[in-house]
Amino acid sequence: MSNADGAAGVQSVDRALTILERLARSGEAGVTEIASELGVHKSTAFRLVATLEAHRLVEQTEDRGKYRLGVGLLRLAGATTARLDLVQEARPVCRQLASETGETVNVAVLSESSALYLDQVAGSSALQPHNWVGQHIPLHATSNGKVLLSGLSRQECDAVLSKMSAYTPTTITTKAKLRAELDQVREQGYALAVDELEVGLTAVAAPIRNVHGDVVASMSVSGPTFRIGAERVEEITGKVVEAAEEVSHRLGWGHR
Amino acid sequence: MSNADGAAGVQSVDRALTILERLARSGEAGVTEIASELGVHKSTAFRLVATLEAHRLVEQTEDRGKYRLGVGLLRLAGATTARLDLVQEARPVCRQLASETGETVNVAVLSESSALYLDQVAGSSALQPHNWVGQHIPLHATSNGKVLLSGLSRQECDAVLSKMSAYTPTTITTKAKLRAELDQVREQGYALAVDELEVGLTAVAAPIRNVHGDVVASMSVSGPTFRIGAERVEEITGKVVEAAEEVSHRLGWGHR
DNA sequence: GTCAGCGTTGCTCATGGCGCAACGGTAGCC
DNA sequence: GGCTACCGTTGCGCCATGAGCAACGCTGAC
Repeated sequence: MSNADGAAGVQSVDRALTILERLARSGEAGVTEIASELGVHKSTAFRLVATLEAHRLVEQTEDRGKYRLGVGLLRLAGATTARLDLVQEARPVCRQLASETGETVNVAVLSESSALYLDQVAGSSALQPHNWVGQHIPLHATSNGKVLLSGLSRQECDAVLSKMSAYTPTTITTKAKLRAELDQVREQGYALAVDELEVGLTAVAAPIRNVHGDVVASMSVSGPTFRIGAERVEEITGKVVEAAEEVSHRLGWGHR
Repeated sequence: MSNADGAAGVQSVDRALTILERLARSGEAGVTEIASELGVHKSTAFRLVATLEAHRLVEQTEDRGKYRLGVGLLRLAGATTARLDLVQEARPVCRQLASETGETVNVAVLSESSALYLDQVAGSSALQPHNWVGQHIPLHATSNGKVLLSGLSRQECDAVLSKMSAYTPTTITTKAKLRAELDQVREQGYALAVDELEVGLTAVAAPIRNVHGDVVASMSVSGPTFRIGAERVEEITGKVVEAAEEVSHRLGWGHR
């Protein structure tokens, strides 16, 4: 058992799952390509892929074609979020918010020192934005991240923050500035991020609280900066705060 | 090689994936429980689960606790939806439907208070209809529009509906009548429009759903009213519903 | 205290998975 | 057109590897 790096256990299962991750990264790949990356014979890779295919976790683009991720994953992921009542309660509210604003709505939680995006409802705009679901995004560069941080104590916050990389010229990179920002977030009840993760991307987020009042998640509306100008920010802010409060209520916070 | 049902290939991978499906169905389970269902020793089940855990596809509720699906699945599913393009997935199904019925097939989505037509496949008839792709069409006067509206809540529906102009004598122009119509659409799973947008134009539409079951688009068959009489409506309805369900499946919805 | 059941872990053996080589098909290139 | 090169796919035989066994630490019920 030459268990060098972290993932191990059952070799063939490990390899199969590595294939899934590989396909998630690059879109699609052929058997030979996969085999050489895994360092196994292509017949081995083929059998692994065939087993994944039998469970609809991958599918081939055409007969004798390349392979890509399959719809079976959607079902599994659906079951994953279905057990989180947060997502269940938030979804109708998200849809309503997305339809009112026409922009993309996301729900994120704190996970391992970053923001984990749990759900996304696309806005009505024809061009689809990038899908964030399942991704871990840095806390200091997003509106959701700021909201999630604003629910932590100073010590917890320090523990969670590692290095704060600059993604754009306006990314907050010092703890002092971030603390001031978080104070503001706590005071006004929402967070704003303009061009901080990506130039041209604006987002507004508000906290979702559980029955005890703890910040358990964050809900955001995001879209291109050219479409979300100063005056729309104000309108959207009101709506996202209201929506997040509605979800908080459904989770038992406030009562009335 | 005593595998009864379809899935086979690499045994341990097959078992691991079966565990995922099992967890998707029932929420969470312990090692012993899983082992007995798979018909293997619990140490075997444990190692499979541990490998899945190393890739974050499952997680345990607490130390030495039960197992459930993990967040790694969200990431994989996110990568899947990124490549899922409605038009691309729908196109082969549309072509088949157009060739079976001989009429024109359209795919539309909700956009800015109207139905936006994304794709069209012309029927085999010599008489070609005009091209709807890219056009915004009123929601209350088309079968596609009714289907798209039927997926909205009452508030969302009201927010989206502006004034309901009459295009023909049979156009629905009151909210009460439209609501009754939408209830019927929801119940029967398709929408019909005869001479409502244009005299002499009949269309039948059915909903396309995403993995969550949300109505994300609508697929319609349309043609001259003289060619689509009462008896053909019945035949066409079945086919368009079936086709829309096929596309929904490709987008991850349902699976039996 | 006892017992039963859980998740977890060395150990050992045979079985299931791997590499090999060959096949059929396709695309590109002289 | 024939040739080459490479693709995904498949039977076969050997041995690494994954399965079963049994024991351990732990928790909770009685």
